[in-house]
Amino acid sequence: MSGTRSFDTCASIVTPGKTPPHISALLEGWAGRYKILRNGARQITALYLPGDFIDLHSFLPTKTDDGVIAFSGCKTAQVSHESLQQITETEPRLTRLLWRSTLAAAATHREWLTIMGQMSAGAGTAHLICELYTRLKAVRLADNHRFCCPITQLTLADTLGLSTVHLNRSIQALRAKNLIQWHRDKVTITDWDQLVDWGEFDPTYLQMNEPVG
Amino acid sequence: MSGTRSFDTCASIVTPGKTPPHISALLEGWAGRYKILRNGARQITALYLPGDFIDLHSFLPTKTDDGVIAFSGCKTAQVSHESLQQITETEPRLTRLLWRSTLAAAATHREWLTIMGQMSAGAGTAHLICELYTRLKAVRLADNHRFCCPITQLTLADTLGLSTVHLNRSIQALRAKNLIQWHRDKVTITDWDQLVDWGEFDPTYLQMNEPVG
DNA sequence: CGTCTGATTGATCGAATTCAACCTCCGTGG
DNA sequence: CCACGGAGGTTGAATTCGATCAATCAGACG
Repeated sequence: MSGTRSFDTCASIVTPGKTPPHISALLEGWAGRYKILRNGARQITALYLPGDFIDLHSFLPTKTDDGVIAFSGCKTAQVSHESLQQITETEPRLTRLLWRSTLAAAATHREWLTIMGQMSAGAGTAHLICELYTRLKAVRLADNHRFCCPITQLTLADTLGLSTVHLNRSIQALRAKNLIQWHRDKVTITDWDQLVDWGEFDPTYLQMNEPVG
Repeated sequence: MSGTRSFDTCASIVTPGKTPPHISALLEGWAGRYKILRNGARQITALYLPGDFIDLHSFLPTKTDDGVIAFSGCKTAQVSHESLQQITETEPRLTRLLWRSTLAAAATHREWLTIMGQMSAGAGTAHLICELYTRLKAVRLADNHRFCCPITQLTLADTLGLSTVHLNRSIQALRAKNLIQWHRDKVTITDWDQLVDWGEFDPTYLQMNEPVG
């Protein structure tokens, strides 16, 4: 263990190309993994919410050229690679639990691939909103179909592979259908069932509330 | 262990929604994980080549509603969940190795997200060709910038989130630039450097030739 | 107040889809 | 040995979705 660390909005949590000497879990705030292309385009490949592991990759000798950025003020807890290595030596149950969290992340990646490859902008937006609400609710940061979304439309657009303009219009279409309200950073889902239906959202892939093997 | 199993082209290796009682590795042939939407659209979320683990997910209590299909004649080797469980109890090194292979899969997912979200159809196609060649070469199934690609353009299109027509035109554009040749199922990369450049391909994410931790 | 960031709107452009046809190769059966 | 049929690949034309460019607007904050 090596305590906690705080990051301001837009601060870099993991610098692209560098492998940190520890893994971290997000305690507060929203963060995201991203990759930048030559032309400057940015793809967000993962959104991290409180409770998520950020860097479970790094303790195995995996190399990545992507980075992690804080989308709001963030706090993380670090665990050194040595400690984690120790856990894998002596705690098979816990190891499987950690492994399982990386599998859930991969399942989310596959879901996003499906969104980006096959769904319309509007349906994909609906799906992502459902996912965020479900994940936040699981860690008691949302309830009553309301949550606080501290990230900008630009970030969301880079997540869904859309332009800000088009994402904005997708959101407005959802508003026009009375599925959601979105004011400042407060999102309210006014018709959960329809939003789920429109986004073809099935929370199975998030692997919540499951017993540990 | 429980031996090997053979599948014809188009056979279902894992039926959507079912969790098999074992995990499998692909010994021969190409296969893929997919998800179908209500409107019938299909997204391929992973391509499995010989040597790849197909189902490492399933031995941890993870649920998925996606399936795995054989794109060509395939042969798989099965390992029961019990055996694998045993490995995680007594073989931390091997456990980390297996875990690491799931992390490499996740890294590939993130790369595909970037392709689909930010790259043009042509660049994404180039990238995928580079990835396939690199992976096949690592298992001695490709060399000299040539490989055998037993899957159809429809499958490739569903992988990249494109229509067959547009994928076809992207391929032809690569041909026109003299970057590749593609006849029947034989693909020849005639200008590797340019193809890599055009697709912004960096094989780091594939995690090959790395020491095991 | 000005200024800044993020959201919104309009107009135009281009990439990718869709629909429909046609071609090419190859296996099969008469 | 050749006609037939089917799967996969190729092409063209019309259309649609989403991107781009450029302004404008709304609220927060010093």
